[in-house]
Amino acid sequence: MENKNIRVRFAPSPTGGLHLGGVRTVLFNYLFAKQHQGSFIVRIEDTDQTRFVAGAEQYIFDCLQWCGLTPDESTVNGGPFAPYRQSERKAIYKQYALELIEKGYAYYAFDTPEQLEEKRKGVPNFQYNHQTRRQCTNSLTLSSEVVLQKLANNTPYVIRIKMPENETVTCHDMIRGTVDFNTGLSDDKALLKADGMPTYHLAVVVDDFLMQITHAFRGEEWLPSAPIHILLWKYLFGLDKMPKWAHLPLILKPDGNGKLSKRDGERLGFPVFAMDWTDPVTGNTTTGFKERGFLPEAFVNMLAMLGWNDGSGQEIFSLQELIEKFSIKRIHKGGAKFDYEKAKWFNHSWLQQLPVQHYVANVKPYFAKAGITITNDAYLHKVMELVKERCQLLPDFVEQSSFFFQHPEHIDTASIAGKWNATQQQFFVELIRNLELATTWDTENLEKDFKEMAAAHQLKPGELMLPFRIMLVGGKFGPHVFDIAAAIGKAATIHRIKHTLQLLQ
RNA sequence: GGAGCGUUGGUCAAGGGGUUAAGACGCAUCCCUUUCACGGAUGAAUCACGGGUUCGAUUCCCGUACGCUCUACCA
Repeated sequence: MENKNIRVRFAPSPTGGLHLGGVRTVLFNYLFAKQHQGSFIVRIEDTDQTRFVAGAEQYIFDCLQWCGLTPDESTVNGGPFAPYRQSERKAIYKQYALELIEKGYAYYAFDTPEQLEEKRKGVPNFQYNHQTRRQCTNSLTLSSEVVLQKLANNTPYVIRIKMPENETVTCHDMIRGTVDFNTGLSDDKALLKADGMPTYHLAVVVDDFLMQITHAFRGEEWLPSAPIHILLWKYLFGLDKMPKWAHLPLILKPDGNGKLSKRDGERLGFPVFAMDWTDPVTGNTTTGFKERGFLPEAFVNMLAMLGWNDGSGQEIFSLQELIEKFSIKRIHKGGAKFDYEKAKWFNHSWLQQLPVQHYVANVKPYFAKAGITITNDAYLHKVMELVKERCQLLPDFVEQSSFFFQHPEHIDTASIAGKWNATQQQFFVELIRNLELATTWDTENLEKDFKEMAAAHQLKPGELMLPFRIMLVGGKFGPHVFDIAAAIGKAATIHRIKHTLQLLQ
């Protein structure tokens, strides 16, 4: 692909949490731009004033930052085509709408929302289109004097596109190939609303042109309205200037069918948003992948594999690798069901391959939340190395290693009691004595001495290891038991043995 | 209802006229490990259906079914 000034954009509507699918759209935009040394732009599509949500815009940028998908131009860092917030560009759109009217491709419509509501109630499936516009109140049915008068009186109006009755519009989609539409089947979409704001249809086209967007990625849900956008391009700027389209497959709910929604996450117990989102009105918080304990590397990797792969079978990719290997030709056409188990697997893989220093800072807060104070970072590193392979999510570190920092809250004595006998009791009493005298304190010597003692008591290590483990960690889990003893130290080891011995009596 | 898009194991998916139809997640069994996990091995499980074209279709064509998306002065 000849890459002269590749420019792509992500154009979110700041109305709430940033959905998985949205992040994937960002990712594909980003990968494509970076691969071609192009620019990735974030344009805020806040043309619906009734849906304004405080904080939503900032939240989107927080999510992008967490993912490491930094925009080259945006409302945050500006750029040569500022402003990047459509509400601040309001004045721009009207002239294009008027241009359309002049050219005969659009018209004023004075029907009120209430009147249209009525029509929809009366006529099943009422559409404002080439068949019905003659029965409506607009500049096509009204005399120009009346129209002028209405405009002069500030009568609210909307500007609608006048869809051709029977033309074929072809969309050349980079993922789907050629898709044909008959213009007579689309209705006369509003382009400019009564409040003077453009609708999405006008705004995307105008801004994509003005911002010199070369490739436009968006969800498949936009495909049916592509003919409107293409027509607008043809009428306003010329098809040769139009960006190349790519309609991305949808991310589906794991069970049943349909687009994955925030509701599905709540219902099935997994995040759907990138980061925690708190609705400013209700105060309700919806968990994000970040707070749930995902690493951004894993989150991004997992998203990339939902609808794309490089054909080699490789599944773990760094962002840099994705930039190098990404290709539009290998994006799927069909939607993909989201699989939370697999998502966790990605995180587990990243936890293993990244050095723990890379994410200690991310797990510390979880310890704090659990009331465990970390005083020694070197010790924390060591412990994390010991337990990381049994962690899928960041909070798992707490669950898997709290006994390294504090006495276990509960000792599973039931698992010992069944086969407990006087010889074993005797063994541990003596073990305490030996441990107290120990001059070296490391895994190897601890294990060696333990086994020699067992032999002396004519006991098999197997009868003793599990009780010992339970004394130290509280349950049947955790790393090599002598590693644990070595790590927690002499005093704690002896104390925990004594404690359990007491419980057993 | 209409239009558009889609359909390889439970899920993500490779492949693409002739293959034992890769691989991964998950699941099961086993090995390793005197715990759990990691790792290793093995296994169950797939080309939506019907017609063509062809010596031969999972692959190409046409239908059908099913699913999804859209059908707002929301994006």
